[in-house]
Amino acid sequence: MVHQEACKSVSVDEAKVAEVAGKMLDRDAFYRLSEMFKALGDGTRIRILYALSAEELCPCELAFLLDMSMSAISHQLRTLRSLGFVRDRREGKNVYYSLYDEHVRVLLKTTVEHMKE
Amino acid sequence: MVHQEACKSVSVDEAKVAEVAGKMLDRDAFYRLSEMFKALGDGTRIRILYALSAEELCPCELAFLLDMSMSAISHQLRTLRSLGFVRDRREGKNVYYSLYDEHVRVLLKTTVEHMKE
DNA sequence: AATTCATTTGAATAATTGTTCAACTGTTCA
DNA sequence: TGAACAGTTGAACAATTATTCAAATGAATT
Repeated sequence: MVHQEACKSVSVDEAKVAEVAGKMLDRDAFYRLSEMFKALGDGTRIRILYALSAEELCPCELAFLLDMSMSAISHQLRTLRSLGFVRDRREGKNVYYSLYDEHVRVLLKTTVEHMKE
Repeated sequence: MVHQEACKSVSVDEAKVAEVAGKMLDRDAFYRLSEMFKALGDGTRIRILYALSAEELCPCELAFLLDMSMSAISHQLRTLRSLGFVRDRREGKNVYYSLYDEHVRVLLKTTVEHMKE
């Protein structure tokens, strides 16, 4: 409780704050939420996801499409896979990536629409 | 086009990639999208937004609620305000923050539900 | 006017992170 | 088996960023 003296209790409506405190999610839920958003909060990763929402693609094609090195793409795909946003499928020398499920597609679509307002 | 030699064209399905390229958003749209998600991709900011989705609060109350310094809270509120997520209202010595509009509330709620699956 | 308190701000620091580079793995094909 | 190619990985570097600290601002109260 290091910071609770940050201001005099006079200006803190303790009942109100207690009520809000009761509505907060647990630590782990907030952590996972922010991890999800963090994954979407990068220009490269969101372009990858957006591209994959249209079509299954390999790192090579993504590198071509986004005009980036395959290494950079591969690093980002690793992040996206570890968070359950994409899945991969090997076919000979190629590895094809696609969205893990419809949740991601819906989340993307919804937010794009929100952005346009 | 620095990277387009990243792999031999053999493995790039050019027709497919061209089709995906046609569906991509413009540079600015992706930038704004990732900025939005980036703002939500931080434990402190998402807890602030979640708290504000329940109740209007001042930095002092937020600092108390989240057990952080007022300065740290204030810096994050600045970020959230500049991105249009929150608005502020002065009342005497206090400044009360609330969500800018319903969009944010819906976005939060939707994602929390998605997370729970 | 001086004091008090809530808030903001800028600089500094520490931590996180995206990309590059070079090396390595795994698969195909000759 | 060896060469060629798609993809991955780890270390290093540069850039971004969250928090702290100290100082400044703005509004109320005395």
